Amino acid sequence: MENIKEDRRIRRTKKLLKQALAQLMDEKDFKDITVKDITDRADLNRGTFYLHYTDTYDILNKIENEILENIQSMINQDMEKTDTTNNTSVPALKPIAEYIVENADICRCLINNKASVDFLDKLQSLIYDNCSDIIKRRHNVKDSRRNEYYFSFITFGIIGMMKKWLEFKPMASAEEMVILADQVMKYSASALK
Amino acid sequence: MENIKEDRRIRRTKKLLKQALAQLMDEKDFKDITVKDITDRADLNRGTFYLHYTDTYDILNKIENEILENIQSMINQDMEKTDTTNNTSVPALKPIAEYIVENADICRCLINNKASVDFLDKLQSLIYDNCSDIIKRRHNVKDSRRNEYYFSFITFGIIGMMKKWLEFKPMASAEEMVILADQVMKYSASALK
DNA sequence: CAGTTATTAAACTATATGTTGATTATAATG
DNA sequence: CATTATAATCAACATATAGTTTAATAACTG
Repeated sequence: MENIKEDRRIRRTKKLLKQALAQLMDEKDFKDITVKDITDRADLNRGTFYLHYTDTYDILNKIENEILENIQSMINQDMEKTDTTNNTSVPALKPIAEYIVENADICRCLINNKASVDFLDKLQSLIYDNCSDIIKRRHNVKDSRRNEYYFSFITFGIIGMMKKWLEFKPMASAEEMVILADQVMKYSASALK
Repeated sequence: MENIKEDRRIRRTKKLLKQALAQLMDEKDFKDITVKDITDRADLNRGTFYLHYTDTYDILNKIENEILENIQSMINQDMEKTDTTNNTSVPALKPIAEYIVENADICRCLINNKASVDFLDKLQSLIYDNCSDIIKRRHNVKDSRRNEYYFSFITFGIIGMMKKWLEFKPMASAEEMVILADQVMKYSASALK
């Protein structure tokens, strides 16, 4: 991903800029956040921003991608050590839910962010990529146009559920959400016949 | 809604500005569209834009709201003439699907618009407002935290399904989507017990 | 330590924003 | 049709942000 190891100053700068943006997104709409806002908050020169990012959408995009990469690598780690054959649930849901509950603030911020549906789309792809195969196998589903509608329904549905999950404080546990998601997925899969 | 009847010039101007924005959104990201872009395309003076809207997000917001008002009034009309008691489906789905298929271009544009999740959220609220009561009654569901997750799942799921629906050309018929949506809703409602 | 490289500060151009005041064009009304 | 009201235009202006560039300084790497 990153070319081995970046200069410590670069790591520091990028971290400060990302923290500053996350802070600002809690305070106002992303669309109203300027490069100057970010560098002021990070206490860095404005020019420094342009050494690493092209504009505010670029840094947002990179934050989103990192989150998704983190989730994906958690899924991969979990898959290695877990036996999926006799499992009744969809295995990827657990690491996803655990990541979200551990990083609730930033996930809530990105999911509800009015500036961009990118994160929702990316998250949906991640869920699809990691869940569709196993559902297809369990329910003996073959590829069809109709089933594409179904998978779009279910992957978006999971996102909607997580969105609601993030609204309540204190949040329900990851285990609870995994069980509920599994259940809803299983039942709605009956519609496939 | 609007104070009786606007000046014909105002109606014309607003229409031109909205058409121009819709065109531009097909061509590039909303975030890259400026007021000047819109007025150039509409062949109007830039100052004229500010007589009606505060900025590009304002006009987008108003376009979104009009679409949703149109859908809502279609639902209301349909509800009046349809007997809902012995109906097995969720009645609001039909007018929603019919509106979307009739206005596929603008709906696709707004649903996929990377600039704002507002439309998705508003559409979700509309679906929730018009569908949740009847589902609750049919399945004898009482209000609970758990069921809020479920309703968030199902309303987002429907949006995901419609999103997929809008991707294929030629689009499936409204009837087909209503039947599928109804079915998936019904089966996933079993998870409520 | 020596060489490399990131950050800074300042300046600069270009462009978008939002507003204002005077003028012209168009619509509503009796 | 003539009058009145008001919308749209045009030009100009102040402000803000976006990007880029330069030389000087600071910090890191090996």
